[in-house]
Amino acid sequence: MPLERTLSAGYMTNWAARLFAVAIERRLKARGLSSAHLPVFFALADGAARTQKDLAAAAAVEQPTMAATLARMERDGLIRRAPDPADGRSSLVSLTETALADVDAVRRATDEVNALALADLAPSERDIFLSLLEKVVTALAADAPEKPPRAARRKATASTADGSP
Amino acid sequence: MPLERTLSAGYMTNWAARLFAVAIERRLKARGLSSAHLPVFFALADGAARTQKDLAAAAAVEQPTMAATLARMERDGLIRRAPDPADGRSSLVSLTETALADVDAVRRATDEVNALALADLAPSERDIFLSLLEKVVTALAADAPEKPPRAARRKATASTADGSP
DNA sequence: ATGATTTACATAGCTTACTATGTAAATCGA
DNA sequence: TCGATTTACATAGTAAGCTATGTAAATCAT
Repeated sequence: MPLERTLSAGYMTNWAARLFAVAIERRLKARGLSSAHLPVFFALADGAARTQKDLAAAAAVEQPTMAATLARMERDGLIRRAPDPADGRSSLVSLTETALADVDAVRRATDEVNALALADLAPSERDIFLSLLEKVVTALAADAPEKPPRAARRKATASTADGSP
Repeated sequence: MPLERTLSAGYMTNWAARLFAVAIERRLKARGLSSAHLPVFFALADGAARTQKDLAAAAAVEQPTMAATLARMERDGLIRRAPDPADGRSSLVSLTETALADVDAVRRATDEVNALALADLAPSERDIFLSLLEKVVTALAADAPEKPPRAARRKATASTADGSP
């Protein structure tokens, strides 16, 4: 059925990623958990408290994406935030008792889905698959544009407004 | 920096898929095109007219996902719909002249991103990567639950309403 | 020490994806 | 042939991702 598309790494990777997400969610939905929660769970599974920036880096998502994920997890009673004594701009995020009680189930679900996905690969192929994926991620990440520090907005003074003559 | 996560096929696949999408969009944004348009472009590149159901199958997305993609593409002047003479429920979707003029650029962008992503793989590894991805997709697709035909809603008759005693 | 810059997070707006369900046309079965 | 079912699409609602940008705290440079 699928013909030419199986020749495109991008198409196949996107397809596989969506199937992974559906498979995970099918197993975790009853607990109110979802695929975007996984990196947060793993980063905080030992009871640690981390900043949003830290969690975004651990999940390799942008900051507003992690902000939205944490907002939903807080709404659903999975995380709590405490003020960061070292930095007034940050909070320290940790899992609630409820969420900590689900950590084992989360790990079982991810192990199960990963095993299922790789079931038709020989053991040596599984390592190869992961190492090729890592090379692909590295190459694509290098393609992303630099993110220079944002220009500071200077005190609005008509004569110095950026771009004005 | 990333350590344990590189051991999860699901995590790495999701990460790679997001990087693929960003890379494609960086190259096509100026033309008002995006990654979800690609399967539609390729399916209709020869001027063919196809139904929404056909396109959803070609893209391996659910019907409402394709409906939304086509709605945006129609809004942006990329596709047009004509009534299907053979079936009053369907339309036949085809690319506009504008979109047809972009087909070559779309193919160049996808080729470029795929080549970039696989640049650090040996030629033989590229084939292996695609074949492993195909096995993963097949295994995960087999995990998905059956989609039985939807129950017909019978004429509401109090005594026969589903679940009523 | 203070003004400028950078950083951490919040918010707005959009796309892509999913599930669930409504509606009308087509098809099936008795 | 006609009622029931199935199919094709539409719509509603939500999640998860992105970019762009606002704001306040922290830091830097003079």
